[in-house]
Amino acid sequence: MKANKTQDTASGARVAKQQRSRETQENILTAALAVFAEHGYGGTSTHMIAERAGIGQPLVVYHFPTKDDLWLGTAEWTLGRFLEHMRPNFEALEGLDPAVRLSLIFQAFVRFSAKTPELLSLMIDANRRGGPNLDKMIEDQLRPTYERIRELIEAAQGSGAMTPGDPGLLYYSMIAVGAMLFTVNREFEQLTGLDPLEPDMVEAQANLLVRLFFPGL
Amino acid sequence: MKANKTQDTASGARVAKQQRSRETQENILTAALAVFAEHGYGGTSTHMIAERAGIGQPLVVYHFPTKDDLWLGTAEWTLGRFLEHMRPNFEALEGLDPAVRLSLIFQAFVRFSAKTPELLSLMIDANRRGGPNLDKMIEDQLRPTYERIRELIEAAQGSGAMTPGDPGLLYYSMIAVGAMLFTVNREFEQLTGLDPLEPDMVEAQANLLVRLFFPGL
DNA sequence: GTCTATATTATGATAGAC
DNA sequence: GTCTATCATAATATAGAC
Repeated sequence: MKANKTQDTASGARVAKQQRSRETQENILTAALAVFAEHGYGGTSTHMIAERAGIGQPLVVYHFPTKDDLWLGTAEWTLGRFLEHMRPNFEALEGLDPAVRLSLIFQAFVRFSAKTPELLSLMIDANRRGGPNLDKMIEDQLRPTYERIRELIEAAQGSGAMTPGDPGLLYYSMIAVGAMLFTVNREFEQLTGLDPLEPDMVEAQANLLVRLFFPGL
Repeated sequence: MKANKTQDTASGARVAKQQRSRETQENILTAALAVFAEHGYGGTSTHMIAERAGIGQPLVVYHFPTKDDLWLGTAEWTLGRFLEHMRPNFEALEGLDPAVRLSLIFQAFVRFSAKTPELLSLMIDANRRGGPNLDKMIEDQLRPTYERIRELIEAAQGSGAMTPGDPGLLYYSMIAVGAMLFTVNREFEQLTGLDPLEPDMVEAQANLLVRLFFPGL
């Protein structure tokens, strides 16, 4: 019984510690996403992230041994949340008209990009530097989604609901229209006087994307 | 005469020095553009730029006293070359159909972006950090071009040659389609097996832009 | 205008107490 | 798992010779 109690306590403490660890990791990742997105990989220090997370810098290093681990962890975590957010739009409406499905998927993409412009910042950063991190993210996380969308694009082109041309170019053009506005939002706001993050503007951009790429709908 | 000769020599030496200085500055700016575009402001060191330019690091500081001066100098120099490159497309074809003029302007923009993807990298970098440098570039260099293109967009919308909607959103959507592909070119190449910088691909993207935004042409 | 040498600060990462 | 203290390195910028 005494042994049991000790075991329970030890076990409870372990669970509590693991719980706290998980929370700390999420704090770090949340802070890291903001700082990496604003300053890029090279312009970010583990000290900045620690300060933003409200912890000591060595604790960041404890959870992510190298800066590179931390960057990859942040990027994969963010990409994972993005794919999770998009999943319902893929699963629902199975068997429906490909152009309709695509338009719904990319409207959801516009809304996510307005809420989380940091994702595109990270991906652009990864593209500039290249290297194995980018390749890993592409193969593990991006490719499955890309292939499904490419099939939808080809189907939509087959029925005449989408302009002809290379599906890859169409895919990246939709990504560009759906997301870039929110990563150059300061420029847009200063030039036009409009805030691209306003809900009305986000919907206007989602609407524009649909009219550009699916004029028949 | 002796005085004259001395003056000539001194003057000649001064001119030669100024000439060399101008060349050195261009070397620095060329190197700085490549390094800033690859590593971002924070990830770039004056040492990297000096090494790439084949000179000592203090010489970089001599020509551009602070890193911030160097960044702004590089960005304004690059933007200037971009605007210079675009000018003929504005001046020619005056009085022609606005949709035709816009389509020619943005086809030229696609080609420039493929050749100089660093410009978008710098602008995205500036947008992430914000601050007075960005505002200065916008007011001094971007706004005149934006206002002229906005007028063309409104004219094209008036004649039904362009989809309705906010001209600012249309402008940035065209910028996005015209340029973003070349700043995520590694991702595109790994995912599709196609090189977006190939001349055929560049033309295909220019063609796609026209079909998306000017379906009537 | 360009160099060598260096001052000062900030960086990524480690050691060791609790 | 988290902290304090610290090391080794690399950063921006300056001083002074040529």
